[in-house]
Amino acid sequence: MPELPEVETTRSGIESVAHKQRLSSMLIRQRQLRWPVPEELPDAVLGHQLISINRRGKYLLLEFDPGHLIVHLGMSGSIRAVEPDSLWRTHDHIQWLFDNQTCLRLHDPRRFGAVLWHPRESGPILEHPLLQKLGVEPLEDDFTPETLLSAFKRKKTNIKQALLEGKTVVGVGNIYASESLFLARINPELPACELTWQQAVRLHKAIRDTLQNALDSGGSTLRDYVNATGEPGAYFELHAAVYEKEGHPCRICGTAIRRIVQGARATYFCPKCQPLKRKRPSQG
DNA sequence: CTTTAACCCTGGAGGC
DNA sequence: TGCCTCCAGGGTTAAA
Repeated sequence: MPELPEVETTRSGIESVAHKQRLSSMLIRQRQLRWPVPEELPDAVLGHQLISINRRGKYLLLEFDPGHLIVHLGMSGSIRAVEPDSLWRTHDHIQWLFDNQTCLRLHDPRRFGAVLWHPRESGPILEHPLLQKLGVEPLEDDFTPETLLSAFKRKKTNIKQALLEGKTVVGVGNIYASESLFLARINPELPACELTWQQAVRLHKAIRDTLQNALDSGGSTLRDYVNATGEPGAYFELHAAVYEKEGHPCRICGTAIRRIVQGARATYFCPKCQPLKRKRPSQG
């Protein structure tokens, strides 16, 4: 499941093979994704140059002269560079072919992903309804411990779900939410509004370190990304300390990792390293 | 406004 | 061997 590091790796991979190339064909063999692929595609974008490729949260933004393609990989999506005439696999839904013979395929078994079209006359891309309410980018300078403190000041839900919402900071999906809280030694059931300054400092650093480490582990091109493991995403999960480690000994203290469910999502944590209440010296 | 639950979809796992 | 059921999960949307 692609999280921010995988999406960023995909972004830079596409950039490295298709930047400034003209789109010579776009084939759609499955329109039914998270939302139907708009009828105006591919005509609206065909024959135009790929001007830039950016990322906002887990959304990929492919800029062409007439507008932007918005691509989300959902749960199971990936974009790979393949040989132009290679066989289509099951769940290959869309192909983009550029003038330099770069051929990109969107593969998405569960079809939770999306490919949308935002014409330039509809306004700035970042004002698109899907993008305008997103929190700050975790790896940018405007993400600080204060970002967390001020946003969570009145949040009564637990810190894990508050992080996952993406209204405060984007890119922290289910895997990295558990991983970041473990690294910051914060119990996932802590009410978000009870986050202390020290905890916010640790959590801020933990989120950055977790995402940056995953990013550094990824390949630098789409081919590397795939060759490393065969399945996109799998490589990153190898480094998980708690995610899907229920019953395994904590790498810090050896205590069995626990699994709980929060908002119908699995959360993993070490009950000893991430206590809910801070230890107070006993009165004897 | 907040919080919860349903929904989209397929592959994989487990029961029989 | 196969069929049935259940579940995971991101993120939007409808309902409470």
